[in-house]
Amino acid sequence: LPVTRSLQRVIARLEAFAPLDETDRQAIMALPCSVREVGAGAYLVREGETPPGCLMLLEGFAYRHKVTGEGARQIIAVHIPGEFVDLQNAFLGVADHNVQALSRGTVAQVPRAAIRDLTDKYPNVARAMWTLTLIDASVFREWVVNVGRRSSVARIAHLLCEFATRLEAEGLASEYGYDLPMTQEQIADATGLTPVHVNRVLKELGRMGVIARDKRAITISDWDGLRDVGDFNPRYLHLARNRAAPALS
Amino acid sequence: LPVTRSLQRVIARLEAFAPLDETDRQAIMALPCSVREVGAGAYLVREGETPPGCLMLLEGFAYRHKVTGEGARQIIAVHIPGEFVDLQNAFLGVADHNVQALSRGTVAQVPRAAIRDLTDKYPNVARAMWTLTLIDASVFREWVVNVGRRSSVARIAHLLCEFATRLEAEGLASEYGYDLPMTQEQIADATGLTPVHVNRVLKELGRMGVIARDKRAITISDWDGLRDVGDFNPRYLHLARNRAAPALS
DNA sequence: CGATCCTTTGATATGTTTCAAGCTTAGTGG
DNA sequence: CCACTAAGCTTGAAACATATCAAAGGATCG
Repeated sequence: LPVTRSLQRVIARLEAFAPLDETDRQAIMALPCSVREVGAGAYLVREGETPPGCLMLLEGFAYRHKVTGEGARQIIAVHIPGEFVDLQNAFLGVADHNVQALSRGTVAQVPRAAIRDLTDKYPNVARAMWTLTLIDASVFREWVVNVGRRSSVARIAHLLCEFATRLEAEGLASEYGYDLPMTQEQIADATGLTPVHVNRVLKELGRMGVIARDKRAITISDWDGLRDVGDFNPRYLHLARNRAAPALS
Repeated sequence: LPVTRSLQRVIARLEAFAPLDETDRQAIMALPCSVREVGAGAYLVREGETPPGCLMLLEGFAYRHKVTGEGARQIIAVHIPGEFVDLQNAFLGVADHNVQALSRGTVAQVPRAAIRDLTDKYPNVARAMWTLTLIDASVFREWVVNVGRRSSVARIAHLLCEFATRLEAEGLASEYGYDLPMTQEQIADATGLTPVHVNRVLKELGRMGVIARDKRAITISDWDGLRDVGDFNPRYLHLARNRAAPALS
């Protein structure tokens, strides 16, 4: 079953941050979860609602966003397969932002109570999951900096570096290139820019020779260059040491 | 001892999110911590270093920030007395951002190992602390939106609303007004603007009649107006229900 | 194979920054 | 308590990065 394989990826990710023993692992595998397919653009969580549980993203991409009173959208995070998208829903009540599928995919929903029981009984698991949420928070902090203090070119370069590094760490990107599952409008909403300007910046990055594009596929032609342009330092991702380090950098 | 009183404030904050029993409370009170005074501007944590423990802010204000390669500073969060400033240091290694005292104050440092032991043995405490870090993350998300998608006037109004609400919830602000412990340059770094523009926006907010200023003291003359200008909805603060609700809104 | 969504391009508008200088406040030592 | 100094605040004028508006050209998917 693909669910089991995906769960193992989730467990591997957890183990990277806190040692788990066999009972911990079995408890996670025994987690009740309802799996479902979602189409591109499907809402997984809506701001203001109280979600029934936490979501694990098994296949496909998802993003979190908020909409201002003026109707402007800001994307806050993009999630890749194997990540918990909404662990906070086990402990916070009303959702403070939306989660939407970026592409077609598969998600597993775990009831709130199951997560609470698990983390009450298995401190190692609690610690690992807590650490995951702390890393999420670290990424949010970097995004505040990116959107608040970097030029448009740096912002987009930084975003591309982050994806490359995270995808590579999960073995989801072939060397130095990947298929970016976002439209230019979504890149704009993630960087606090307009779609038109994103288009010009992507062209500019091409002209600079640090990336090459073919439709949605991005090839990083000069990693060091892109990293410098984007002022990218992977420290904030807190990549675990006991996993294969990304070949990048 | 003022430390005991401050610790009780911290415990009260924790209890708002997960029920604690007497043994939980005693375990927290028994936490080994070294208290020290800090002057305005003192570094509490430096990016790149591995802090020896977690910090509780007993008195005074503190802020987290990062500096880009270009030398621009972005403030990511401001902390008020009674808050844990760096719970993440118990589980993450190298600090990914700086923490600096905003004003003169007092901090208590708890060794990493003590926090780990505490949370391993007392699941209620772990859940409460975890929840606190999830709320921190929610605030970061709102800051991404604020800096990414709101006009300069709205950004600053939003910041002022957030402080008013948080200070009021902790009983630290007199009705509708407070002493903002930030310079205009720091407000600029928190909102992704320049100090010059912050000055103009503050004047504009005064002209609009939503705030009045006397040196650093801010009086909110029209809460509903400021809230509307700042597109402020306190949901993201996840204020606990079992505490005195803020009189605001 | 049509319809819709996405990308690209150009011209113009604007919010915010930059630079520069004078002014006020708060803190410090004589 | 005053004088001095540094830090922070205020103001104006000019520059610039990014937004807005508009329209044409591609890609993708049922």
